[in-house]
Amino acid sequence: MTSVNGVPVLHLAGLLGLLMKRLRADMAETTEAAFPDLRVSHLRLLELIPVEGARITDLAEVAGMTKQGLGQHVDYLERHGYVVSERLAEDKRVRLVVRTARGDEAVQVSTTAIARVEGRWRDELGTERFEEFVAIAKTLGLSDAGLTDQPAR
Amino acid sequence: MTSVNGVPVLHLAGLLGLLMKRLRADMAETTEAAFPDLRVSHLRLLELIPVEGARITDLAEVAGMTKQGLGQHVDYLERHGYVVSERLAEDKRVRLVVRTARGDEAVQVSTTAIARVEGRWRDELGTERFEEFVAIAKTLGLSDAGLTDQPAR
DNA sequence: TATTGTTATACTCTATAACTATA
DNA sequence: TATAGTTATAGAGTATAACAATA
Repeated sequence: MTSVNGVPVLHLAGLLGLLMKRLRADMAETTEAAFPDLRVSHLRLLELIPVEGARITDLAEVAGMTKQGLGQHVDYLERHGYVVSERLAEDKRVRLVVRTARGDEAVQVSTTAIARVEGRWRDELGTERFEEFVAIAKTLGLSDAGLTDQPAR
Repeated sequence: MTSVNGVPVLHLAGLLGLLMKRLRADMAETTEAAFPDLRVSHLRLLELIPVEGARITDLAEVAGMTKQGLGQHVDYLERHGYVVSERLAEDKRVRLVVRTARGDEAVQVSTTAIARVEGRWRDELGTERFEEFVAIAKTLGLSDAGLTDQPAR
């Protein structure tokens, strides 16, 4: 485990990987029972869909993903009954993605799960350090100095 | 991009993903010219190999990966000339993995790359916040409250 | 029988390229 | 021609399961 009891060979890359792994595991504790087929990426996407529904292109932009990548998740969610979609009469190219009742439930559970995870992390760090962590992550992740921020690709 | 100019729908998962992406991109700036075939995960692994060499099982433990997963990286590194390996005469089950001269060079460049990335991140955050960030990430990532820390699986 | 490492396969997340249908 | 979305494919990181060779 990047070693706790051995030489602690850490590396930012390994560290971030561990965090991701932990996030998934911690969320699954709350989420898995009710929605074993939803992974963190799905939950995240479900949350991004407004009640009126959204277009694939818009969701992709908000999620920071390509339309294709996002489309894969939408397909999965539709196959599993969390969203439905239909072409618009006004513009048949557009597919409006809307959550089903089950999708709404998933969002609720997801919200709870995130709150629980954040709560736990907060307990471990103290509120101040937790907030600081999130703020720093945002600074680094959204920095212009990093990846060029190209919303729609 | 999880939106900077739109609604900033962030989520710890998305945030960590962005950070990973940025780390890779930032490191590649230094690394890509000399070693275009080495990705961050390879560099990280190369660094873990002591000069005397190491066994797959030991590397897997230190890296926090399964033997199989690690073996894949070792195979790649060997195919690309960064390590060599040989069975031990004393115990023919064991494969000792040793860096080649090229592997050593890669480690040097990698070290430089990490230093540059850390330096840049430090500049963006200030030393204090940067150190804090790393410390917090360690706390969270290595916490017993998170994933059970099972080195060898 | 236990351990080292391998082979084969799969999952998770996301991307690029080339395309179809519609506007 | 431009836009919305699709299909097909791949890459990056890592895992599980079943196995072979050696101890």
